[in-house]
Order: sequence, then structure tokens, then C-alpha cells
Amino acid sequence: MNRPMRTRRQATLASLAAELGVSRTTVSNAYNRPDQLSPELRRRVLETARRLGYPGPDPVARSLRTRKAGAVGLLLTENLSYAFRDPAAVGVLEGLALACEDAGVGLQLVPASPGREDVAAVHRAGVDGFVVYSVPDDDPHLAAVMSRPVPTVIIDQPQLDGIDRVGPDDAAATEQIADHLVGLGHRQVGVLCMRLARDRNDGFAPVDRQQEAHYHVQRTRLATLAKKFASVGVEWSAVPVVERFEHTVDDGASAARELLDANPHVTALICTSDILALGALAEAGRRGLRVPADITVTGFDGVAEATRAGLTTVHQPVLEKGKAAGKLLLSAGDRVAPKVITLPTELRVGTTSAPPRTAEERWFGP
Amino acid sequence: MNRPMRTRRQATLASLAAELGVSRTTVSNAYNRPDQLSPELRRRVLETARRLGYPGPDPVARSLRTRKAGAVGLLLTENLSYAFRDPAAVGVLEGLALACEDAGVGLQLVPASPGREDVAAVHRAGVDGFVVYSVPDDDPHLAAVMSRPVPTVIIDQPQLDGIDRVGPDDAAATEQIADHLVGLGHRQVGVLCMRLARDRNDGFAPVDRQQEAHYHVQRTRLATLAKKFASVGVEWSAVPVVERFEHTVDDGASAARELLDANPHVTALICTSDILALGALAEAGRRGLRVPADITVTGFDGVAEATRAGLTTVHQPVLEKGKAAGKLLLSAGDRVAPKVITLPTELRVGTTSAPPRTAEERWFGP
DNA sequence: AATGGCTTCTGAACCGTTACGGTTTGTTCA
DNA sequence: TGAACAAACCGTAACGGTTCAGAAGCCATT
Repeated sequence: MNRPMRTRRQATLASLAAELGVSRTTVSNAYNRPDQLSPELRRRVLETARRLGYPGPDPVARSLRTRKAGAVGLLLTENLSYAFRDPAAVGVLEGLALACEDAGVGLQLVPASPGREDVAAVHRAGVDGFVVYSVPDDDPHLAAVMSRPVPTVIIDQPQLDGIDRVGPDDAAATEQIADHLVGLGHRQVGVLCMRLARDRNDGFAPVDRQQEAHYHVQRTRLATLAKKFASVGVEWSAVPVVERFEHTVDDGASAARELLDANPHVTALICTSDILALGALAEAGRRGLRVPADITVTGFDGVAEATRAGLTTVHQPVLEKGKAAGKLLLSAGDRVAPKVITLPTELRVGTTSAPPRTAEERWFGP
Repeated sequence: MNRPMRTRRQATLASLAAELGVSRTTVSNAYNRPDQLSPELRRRVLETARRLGYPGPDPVARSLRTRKAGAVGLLLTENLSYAFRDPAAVGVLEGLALACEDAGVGLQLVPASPGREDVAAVHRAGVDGFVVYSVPDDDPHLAAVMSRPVPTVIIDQPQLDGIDRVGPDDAAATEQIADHLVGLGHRQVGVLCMRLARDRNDGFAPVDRQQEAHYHVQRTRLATLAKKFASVGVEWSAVPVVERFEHTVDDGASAARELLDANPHVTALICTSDILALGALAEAGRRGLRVPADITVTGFDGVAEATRAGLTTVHQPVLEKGKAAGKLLLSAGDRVAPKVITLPTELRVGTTSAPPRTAEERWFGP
């Protein structure tokens, strides 16, 4: 405790009313509807409140009565650090926070611990709605949110029956980058991707694991890459895909190392996030591979760091994504049918992609 | 609305009890104290709940009765984008979120819009305590938080009477960097700082504005620099200090430009944040100034980007700062006296600081 | 047969507020 | 002079739970 402990029970609206000899309604009005009572009485109420140390109507009691919590909940991935370390996630968070601020409602981060399946926090959260971001399809927290009788918006998740959704067209975005690489002539590619399921698997991900991935975004991107490259004759099951549970630049680098050690002839590293791609660039540098002359590296998301590094990537408006989700949630109730917002993506060709070296060049230099 | 609208009024604990022909207490116990009723009855309760679409006890009503909201509020600077763009702030946020997750409580970002002095959101937030971070001393939201009868912890603020506080020893940290620069021989220095008050002033900040700064951290850092440099004979009022309202790399660059245009003989740019320092580095590069041969640049905070850039800076454990604040808040009540946690700082000499060039070198090259 | 100790369930009080539909008082105006 | 109306204030009934001190029933012990 860090404030001078009030010796007796906190003053309440009722005790204040009693002290003043007015009804509780009047005190309530003094705070909420100044036009409902004379300025003089209001002044007296407020002054007595100050004298008695009454801090104003209790927010929780008010919420109960008005059936408005004045906050929305955000459920995000099991790993909190991920959300704060990934610039794309921070962008979404910021956009969401901005939308909430605009509307004057709070944004509550709901704890969703990974280990203990402690869904209770979801039930305990006093919020008027939920935004769900980057959660695996089978996460029990997601199910818990769905069981709450409040509006919900999901970001970057597969379409759920009757639920608002915000996200880019991941398949189209992936096609853009795939077309770019195919057009440049790359056929021997490798992929670095983020975690595919809730269990840890730092290493190669076989095709079945790719197809069964619980993270919608990763699943879609991999599936689209597979389709695109298969269409130009690449046997996808032979394409190395390295997965990382954690999502850091260092993990991107180690994934690139693992992939290149086993597949030195790869001409392009396709990364399902910019962060991983930045790591791949670092690893390429360490190996003395020039980018893009010796190897092409591409990312995903188009975060500021990637732009600065000249990374070829697909940009998506992460801030807008969060904002749109917030607005959607806060305008629920106006609608009757669920709404889906698809955000535009844009291929940004940087300085990290080029045609592959020919076999000759590879042996004898350019 | 995005869920099949329940045609009639939501089921409540009472209606469920009535349906089952048991008391409300028993239904409540089915959810909160499974050991208080027979497994068989509990099963029936839960099953009937499912059938009736009862989502479990209402969080707000529960909060009212138990007097626990299960969330803590975070009040941060007027500018939300700042909090998400500054890696140091994100670190604090992450630490705080981790502490909250550990304790299973939510973390609610309380909207504190800059323009409209809408303090209502602070009063409306159903939280068990507040963390206040990086808010100007005279912000009305801060006053509003103080008026709420809940524990509060402040980060990076001046000591407030009877309030827990977490922060580095900014004065000591600043002395470290000042001593380093003085030791190298720098006497002609310039300073880039963040906003000093709530009004915008992009430009030089005279001494009185520095002294009256409403942001505690900035005020302390400037005051300590002034003291240190004065002690070696530098006339502080002649030292150029450029202020920026926004806190971005670009603003750091433009501030450096403004300062160097007016004071080309400056040998060291002291920045009160790493972000500004990164901008200063960029501007130095644009001018063809070599760092540290031609000019020394230092930062503050020790964020990852700064380390990567080899910036000389004072590191402070931002993640720990947030964590400590969270733990402190969540353990309030155990204590009776307010607690102050001072975090260690560490001078990290990178590759951006060196002795100043002599006048000769400046004219004729090294 | 009385006593004590479980387990299981209940009744009533309470948490602090706002919504709703009034009543009272005073002023205006035909 | 009295009808009409606005301003100011009030009483009651929720809002949806949790909690605590028992009551009822049952069994084992003394």
C-alpha cells in the first residue's frame, strides 16, 4: 500500500448522499448529468465529496449497472515477448491502441500463459469485446473468447463462422513474392518460417507439418508457395523448409545456417517474416555470400527495419490492420452481418533479390 | 454484432439456479469452489449452463463483489505512438506485460488523449492499480490517477509523496556519460533532447526551459549535464540544446542538422535517447563527418538498435524496469511504506566516441 | 441415545452504482 | 386564477454475482 491508508471504510455514493441529506440519484447526477441538478447543489456535492475523500463513482459498479466496461480485450499469441519484439506485431498493437484511444476505451492485454492452460483470465476480463491476434487455431483461449457473449474481431486468422475478420490476402501476397522469384528464374529455393504449431520444432518441417500448421498465416504462405513453385515444375517436397519456434533475428540467422549447411545450392531464401529475413541476411554475410549476387533473400511484412535494409518483401499495412480491427470491434452492434476487411499488400522489390547465378558463374565467378 | 443474437435475455446465474431448482450459491460454487458440491451436481450445473448458453459468471459483477478487477492500468505519455515507436518504451511495456502475465492479471492501456483533457477514462477504468510511465509532471491524468484509491507505481518520474517508484538513477547515469566525454577532452558540446514540456518547441531550448522541463527524465539529464560541464569550466548557457517534440530517428537527424548548422565547431553531440542519437549518426554521415574521428555521438538507454550500431550510450535495463514496476504494484498491500527501486545503469563505450580533433587537425586533417 | 464431525446445500446480506418513472416546486402566460 | 410546463430532486428496482453463517442429513464414535 502506498497511499495514506484511509482509516475507515471508503466513502460511497450512498454515504455521501446521506451526509448531504439528498438522494443517491442526485449524487450520481452530480457526476454524470450536471444538467439535472442546480449548480449550487452540485458544487456542494462535489465539495463534500472532496472533504469525505470520495473518489467518484466506482468504475466497476458503474460498469455493472450500465453494462459497459469501457475496455476491449486483446488476446494475443502465447508468447508475449514475441508480440513486443516483432515490429509487425507492435504495429498492429499500436494501430489497435490508437483506435481505442480515439474511442476513449481502454485496451486490455489479457494474459494467455502458454504452459498452464489457464483460460480463466479470459473469463475474468471485464471487457466489451475481444480482438484476437495471431493465435493458433486450436488454442483454448480462442475457444474461451468465443464462448463469451461479446463481439469479437480476429486478425490474421482463418475465417470463423459469423466472426468479423481483418487481414491481408495472404495468398495473394505470397503469390506476388513467388511470382517475383519465379520470374527472376529461381528454382532451387529454401524457406525459413515461423512456428507452425504449439509444439516446438526447431529444424526442418516436412510437408505434412506444413499442411497441418496451426498458425493460419504460416500455413497459407507455405501452401501458396508450394502451389506456385509446383506450377513451374519444382518438386515441393524436396524444398527445404526450416522452422523456428522463436521469432528473432538470431533465430533467422541460425535457421539460414541450418538450411544452407544442408543445401548449399539454394539460390533464394524465402522468409515468411522480415525478422527472419534480416537474420538470413546476417548469416549470408557471415558466410561471405553476396546478396543478391550469390543469393537472394526475401521477407514478409515490410517493416521499417526491412525497408532500411533494402529487403525485397511484401508490405502490408500493419498499423491499419490494428486500427481497422479496433474500429470494427467498436462499431459492432451497428451491424448485423459479420464483416471481413481485406487489406492491400504491395510487393517491394529491394536490393536483396536478383536472378540466380548460373552454374558456370557459380564455379568460375561472374 | 457478429454472433447469432441470443433472442432473449442472456441467462444469468440466477436463472440457471432456478432452472435447476438449486440455490444461486450452489451454481456459484460449481464455478468457483468445485469441492463445495457433489461432482454429480456440478456436472449437471455445467451441462445445463451449456444448454442454456450461460457463459459463466459475469466478470464485472464478480469484480464488484470481490473488489478485484483482475487488471492493472497503464497510464503513459500523451502520445501513444511514441510509446510504441521507442524501443525503450516497448521494453518497459513488455516487462510490465510479463509481470502481469505471471500474476494472471490483465494490463489495461488507459487512453489519455493529448488534446481533450479527458480525464474521465482514468476514472472509468476498472483496475486494481496503476502504473504511470513517462508522463509530464503537470499532466491532469496523473492527478486523476492519484485521486483514485488504488495502489500506484510510477516509472521515471520524480519521487511523489508516498508513492512507489521505479527508475534508474538518472543523475548518476548522466554523470557516467558526462565524465566519459569530459575525460576524452570534449568541451564544445551540443545536446539533442526529447520534448521538455507539453507545448511543442522544435528548436533550441534556452536554459530556463531546460530547468522548467515537465518531463522528469529530460530535466534531470540536462541539469546533470549542465552541472558536470560547468564544473570543468564550460559556460552552459552557451551550449546549444535542440529539442524535438516527436521522438523518431528522423527527428534526431533534423535536430542534429539544426544544431550543427548553427554550431559547426561542436565536437560531441550528446543525445538524451538512443533514437535521437541514431538520427544524429545518420545526419553526420550525410555531412561527410566521420564518427568518431570528426564528431562524437552518444545516446541514452542502450536499446538493441544502438548496440548494433556501436553507439556509446548508457544502458539501463528497460525490461527489468517494467517488470519491477509490475511486481511492485502487484505486491502492494503487503507493504506499508512506499518502496523505491533504483535500477543500475552501465556506461557502454562503443565506436562513436573518441577524443576531439585538435584545431590543427581540423584545419589540416589528421 | 447422545455427541460430534463431515459433506452438501441454502437464505439472506451485501458490493456500489444507474435506469426508470415518478413527485414537488416554481414560473409563465392566457 | 389556474393550466401548462420546466427544473430539481427522489424512491425503488435492478445489475449479476459472492460470501458467510447455518441447516439438514448421514455416519461413526462414545
